[in-house]
Amino acid sequence: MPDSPPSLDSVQLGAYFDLIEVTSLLRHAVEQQLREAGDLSYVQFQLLARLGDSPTGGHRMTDLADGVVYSRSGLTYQAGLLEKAGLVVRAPSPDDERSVTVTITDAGRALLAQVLPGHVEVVSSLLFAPLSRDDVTVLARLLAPVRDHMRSTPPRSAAPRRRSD
Amino acid sequence: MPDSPPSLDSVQLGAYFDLIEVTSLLRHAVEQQLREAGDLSYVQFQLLARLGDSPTGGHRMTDLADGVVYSRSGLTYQAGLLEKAGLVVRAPSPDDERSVTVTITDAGRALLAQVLPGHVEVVSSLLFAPLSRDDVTVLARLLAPVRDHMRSTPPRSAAPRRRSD
DNA sequence: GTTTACTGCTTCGAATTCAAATGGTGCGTT
DNA sequence: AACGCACCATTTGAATTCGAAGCAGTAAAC
Repeated sequence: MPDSPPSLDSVQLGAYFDLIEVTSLLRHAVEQQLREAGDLSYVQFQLLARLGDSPTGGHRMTDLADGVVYSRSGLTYQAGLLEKAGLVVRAPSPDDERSVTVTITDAGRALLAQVLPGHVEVVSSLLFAPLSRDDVTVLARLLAPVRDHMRSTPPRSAAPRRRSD
Repeated sequence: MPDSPPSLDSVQLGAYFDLIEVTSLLRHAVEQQLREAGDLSYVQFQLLARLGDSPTGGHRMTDLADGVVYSRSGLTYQAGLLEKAGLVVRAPSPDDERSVTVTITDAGRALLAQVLPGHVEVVSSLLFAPLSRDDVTVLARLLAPVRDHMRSTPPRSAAPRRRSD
């Protein structure tokens, strides 16, 4: 017989559905704000934010793509747009000739600073408004192990297919 | 002075980022499983699941779109695909001539039953594996008020634009 | 040192998404 | 009853997305 019929109890099911719905709604709201405030898509904002966080202001393409959970070809496309807009610069990496290092420009930092307050405002008022300070702490403690677990779980396709394929 | 400079403390920021990352990773994994198990996109699965839950097996287009947080035109497209695949049927609503009622077919229910176990398996092993039973209960209790708050918060565009526009 | 396998990025084509514009239908007002 | 306004769904066109294929550069094996 197959390994224990997988099932989710009603609490799990509700948590799962709510998780999906909450992030969908949040993403829509944020997307709209970013479009209005700086003509940025959510992905573009994520990329700029990640670059802005980096001490050097730069990242390799692949690491950047992994960081925002995005396809490599998609990143190439977005990097092209951002570069055309003068928000980032692409240059061959010093140590490895294959890889490209993307670096945020001053204009990129400026735009980031321009849209950030509104972004924070949306997240605050939509996601954190109904939560107390303690609630947020608890939520963070719940999410961290899930994040680590997911990061360390190879995306199915990467799992070595032993036999029968 | 402007309303209190909005900002997120480090705990909030971490929770927000983890939330985005966790759902992105989860979505990718689920998407892949659904594609393999039944050649369904995530949206299509959500639509079928919602229809399958309905007592009548049917929903109006708009309600369906709102339920899965999706654009109306996008839903028209997906409903067309699902109908072509014989998984749903579209018919004019009995009471309101303008609206269309989408109803799941037996084939749709069958496919849903076919992909569901794998879907549950992915969600279980990826999202719930690192969480105890109590953790999930706490998570559910945190998400519910956020969900309700977001549902009752009109999507910016619907908010009446007072001045300066 | 050459061959072979692997990594990193880009290009290409197909599929999906959304916003804006279109065509009907219901509903309240005049 | 005709009008105006709001709502429902679809069509259309542009933009974005991904996977597969292609093109380097790098590392490993022999």
